[in-house]
Amino acid sequence: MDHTPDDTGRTPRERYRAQVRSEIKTHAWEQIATAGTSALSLNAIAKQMGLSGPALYRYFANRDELITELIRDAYRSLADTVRGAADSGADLTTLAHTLRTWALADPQRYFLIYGTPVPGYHAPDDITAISGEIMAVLLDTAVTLVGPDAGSALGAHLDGHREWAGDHPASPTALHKALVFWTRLHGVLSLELAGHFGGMRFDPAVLFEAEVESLRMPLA
Amino acid sequence: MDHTPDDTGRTPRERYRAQVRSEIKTHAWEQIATAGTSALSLNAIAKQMGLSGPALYRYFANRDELITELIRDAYRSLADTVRGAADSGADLTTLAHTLRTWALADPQRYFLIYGTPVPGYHAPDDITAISGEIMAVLLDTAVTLVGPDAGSALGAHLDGHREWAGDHPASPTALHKALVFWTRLHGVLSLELAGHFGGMRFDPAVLFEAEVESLRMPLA
DNA sequence: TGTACATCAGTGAACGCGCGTTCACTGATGTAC
DNA sequence: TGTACATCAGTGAACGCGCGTTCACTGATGTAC
Repeated sequence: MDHTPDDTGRTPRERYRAQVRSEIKTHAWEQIATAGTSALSLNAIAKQMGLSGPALYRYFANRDELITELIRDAYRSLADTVRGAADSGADLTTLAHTLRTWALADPQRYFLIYGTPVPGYHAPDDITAISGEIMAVLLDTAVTLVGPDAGSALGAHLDGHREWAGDHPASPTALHKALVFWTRLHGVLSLELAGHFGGMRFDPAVLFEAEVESLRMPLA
Repeated sequence: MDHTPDDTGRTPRERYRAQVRSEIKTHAWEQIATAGTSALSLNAIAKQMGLSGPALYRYFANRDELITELIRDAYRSLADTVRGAADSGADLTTLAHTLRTWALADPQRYFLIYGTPVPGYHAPDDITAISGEIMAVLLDTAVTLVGPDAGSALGAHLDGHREWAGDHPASPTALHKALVFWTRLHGVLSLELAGHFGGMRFDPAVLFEAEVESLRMPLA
C-alpha cells in the first residue's frame, strides 16, 4: 500500500486522527446540548464511542483542551457564517437573520460563546482574534448602512478609542451602529434562547424583527 | 429561660436555623463567584463553615434545593430592587442605572438569572411569578414614558398577546417599550459582565447610557 | 424550681459513584531497506 | 516482494479524589408538669 500523502496533503493516519477527533467533538456537543457544559465528561464520551476512557488522551491532552477546542470551533463557525453572508452581499437585515438562524440551530453553542462566563477562564489569543473577525464583519455592514446621521456621544467616544475596531475605517456613527447591532440582537436572542419569553405568548421573531429595524433609524 | 416566640414571632431555635441557612447561602455565593455554579459543593461549604458534610442536610434537603433557593433569592433581590426604585419615583434612566448597579454588584447573581440555561431545568412557579413582578415594574415605568408615538408592528403584536403583561393596562407602545427596555439593557449588560468588551478600550458605561437614551426615542 | 422527656443540631463512618488521569502493555499499521 | 523495525491507537488496571447522600449515634437545648 502507498501511504504517501493524498491530495489533501494528509496521510491516512492523519485523516483517521482528524476523523476521530471530530467524532469526539460531535459527542461532546451532544452532551453539552443534553446536560450542559459542566456535565461534559471524557469518560462518558469514550463510552458512547465504544472506547475506553484513556483512549481519548491520544486525541486531546485533557478535558480543558477539548472544551477550549469546542469554544474555538463555535467562534470559527460563527465568524465563517457571518463572513460568508456578508461576502454574498447580505445587508443588515439578512445578516441579522443569518445570525439568528445560526443561534437557533444550536443554542448551547451560542451560549458557549456568549453565556455565563466561567470565573478565571481566559480564552487563548487565537480565539479572541476570531472575535475581531466577527466585529470586522459587523463594521463592514454598518458602514453600508450609515446615512446622514447626526453624530452621537457614543460615536464620538468610540472614535476616541478605535483600537477595538482594528484599523477599520468606519465613521463614528458606523462604530456606534456596529456595536449596537451586536448588543441589541444579543439581548433579544439570548433571552429567547434561554427561554425567558417562555410563558409569554408573543412571537420572538416579531421582537427580533423590530430590533433589527431599529438599527435603521438614526441614532440619538 | 423563656423560649416563647420573640417579637418577630420566631423562637430562638427558629432564628438560629434561619441564621445558619443564610450563612450556608453566603458561602454558596462565594463559591459561585469564585468558580462558577457548577463548582458549588455542599461538602465544600460545610468544610468552610467548620461543619461536617451531613450537617447541611438539616437545612437543605439536597444540593438542588439549595441552588433553587439561590435562584429564588436572586430573583427576589432584583424584583425588590427595581420595585423599590420605582416606588421612590425613579424614571426610566434612574431605573436603568439601578439595574446596572445591581448587576455589577454581583455578576454571577445576574447570570444565575439571565445566564446560560441548564437544559431540562424548569424553575418552580413561585420563581416565574417573581419574573412577573419585575415585568410589572418595567411596564409601570414604560407607561410614564410614552409620548405621542406612532404605533409599531411589534406593539400591535404584543397587544394581541397581552397575557404576559398580567392585567396591566399598558398601551401597545408601552408594551413595546417595556420589552425593549429589558432586551436592550440586558444585551449591553450581559456582554459587559461576561467580559466581551474586555480588550476594547471604550467605557461600557457610555454604551449603556446611549442605549438607555435610545429608549426615549420614538419607535419604528 | 426541679425533674423527666422530647426535640433537634451536629458527628463520624460508610455507601457507591464517576471523574480525570497515569502507566505498562498489546497488536495493528506504516516505513525502510 | 519480504523482512526487520518503528510508530502509534487502544486496552485494562490502577491511582486518588471529591462528590451527594444515608444512617445510627451523642449531646445540647427546649418543653411539660
